[in-house]
Amino acid sequence: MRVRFAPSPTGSLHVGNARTALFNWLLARGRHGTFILRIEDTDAARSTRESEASMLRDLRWLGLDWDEGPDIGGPRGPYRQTERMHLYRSYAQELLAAGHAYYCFCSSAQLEADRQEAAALGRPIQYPGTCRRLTREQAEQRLAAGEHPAIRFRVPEHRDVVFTDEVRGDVRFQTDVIGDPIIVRADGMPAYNFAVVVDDALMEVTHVIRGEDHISNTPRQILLYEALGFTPPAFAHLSLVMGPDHTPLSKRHGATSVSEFRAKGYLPEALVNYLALIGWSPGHDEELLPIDELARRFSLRAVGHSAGVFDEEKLAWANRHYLKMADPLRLAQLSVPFFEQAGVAMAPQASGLEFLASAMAMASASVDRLNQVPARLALLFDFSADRALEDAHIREELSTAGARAVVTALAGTLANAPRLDRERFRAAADQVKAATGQKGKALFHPIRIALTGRAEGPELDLAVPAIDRGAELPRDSGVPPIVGCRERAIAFARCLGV
RNA sequence: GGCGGUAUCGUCUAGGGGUCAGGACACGUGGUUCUCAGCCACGGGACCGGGGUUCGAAUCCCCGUACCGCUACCA
Repeated sequence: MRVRFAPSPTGSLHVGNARTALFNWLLARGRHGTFILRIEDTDAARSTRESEASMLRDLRWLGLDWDEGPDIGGPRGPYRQTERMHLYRSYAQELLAAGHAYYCFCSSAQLEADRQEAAALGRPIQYPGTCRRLTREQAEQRLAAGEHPAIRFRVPEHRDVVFTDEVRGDVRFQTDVIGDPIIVRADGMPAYNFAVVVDDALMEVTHVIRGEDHISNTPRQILLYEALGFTPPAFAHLSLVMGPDHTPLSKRHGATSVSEFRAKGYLPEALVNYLALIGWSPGHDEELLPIDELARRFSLRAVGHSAGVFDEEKLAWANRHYLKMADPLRLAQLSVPFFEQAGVAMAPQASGLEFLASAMAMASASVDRLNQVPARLALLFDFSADRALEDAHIREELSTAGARAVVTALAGTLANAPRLDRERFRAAADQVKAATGQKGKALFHPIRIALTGRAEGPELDLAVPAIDRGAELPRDSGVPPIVGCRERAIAFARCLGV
């Protein structure tokens, strides 16, 4: 089995296309097949190498590796259409010689006028066949006169083209409603419908899995396979990914490209898992599965027929899951750019990373995305008793005698305390409890405020050890200075004036 | 306009001639001797409409409707 993903390098990799790539990859990997990456860059005006590079990068980031492609080559290369011009030229000549194709001298203006007229008359909008019956001599003459014609494929008349779509079943088209498509443009560039056929045939692709938007192109392509003497592959058309308003997912809906989701702090395994769930189900009421398990279970037959709405809430849910599963050190590394973005200088040095990783537990359990980590962990780097007391809510919390007593007792208890770990913190809290008689929220809220400067935050026995550990880090650790628990408690008590 | 595709909770889906139509996200309520989150429990919420076939249709067939795609010298 040989499958391929064939993007046009115009812009960045869209999640809809990423899903198409994923389904291809899943099928290939689950069946020990070959996954080919081909770049369809025949649209010179829109294609760029930067775009191609970004797509390769995004695919790799998702974990979708390919066995043959423009960067690594392969036995059926080259894998960039602009490098395959000789092939298209040769097959176009073959088609011309066999009478399956003909030169078309119609101007764009003429074609446009034909379309307008057809639309006005309520007739099918398709090429009227103006140049279809030009004799070879006529064509030669105009060629000799310096005209630059396009080449059209001669679609046979009065025929049914039927193919069995692997996800939808039999699909039937009447050739009479298909206009003769351009296969080579006047500038010599092959048109999509022609290039895909030549490439898929020569690359020996066995299963063409692509978006539903290509389903109407399939009969033309099958006809081309026949005219060229190739056997058509199996086809599978995937439904499209829509926005919440059920129109094709686009910029208006927010993030649409893989790189945007990466920039927001989604993990690749979460995006992959979520994408697999649009239009397919692993079965057994299971949804969160690693990519290789997804591949093991994947089958085209089980792919749904209807378009799916991209739901970022559910993506976020998957992301939370994988955030919890992920290795803290990896999360720390991935978080560094987000700290920089948030204005916290966080050099990715070893000791800093190690500290960040140890603090990650208090963030990864309660965050949707990595870009929320800096805010979540801000209480480590940024403590000010004065500023905390400016907060009306915090003043309110500390307005009772009991709360003030807790802060005072805490400062006293911590005055001679060593660095706090979970147990020592618990012990300190018990002492404060014994000294003040406060318990539950009345005990822990003031403690939280005194140690973090915030009324909210992660569990204290997660936060407290992290604060103290950070405070002991050497100056060159890459971690911004952190004030330890003892200093915080004392500063707080002083500010409170008790 | 022509042609093609699609239709189960708000969303992603499972199922498929007889089911209490199942799960997940989101939402609501309650629980969890620190908040948010998490976790647990509970709850509301769906088979597009109309015909037909059948003892019985959400499921099969037809029609309609809606949405999406193609109808490019874009891919």
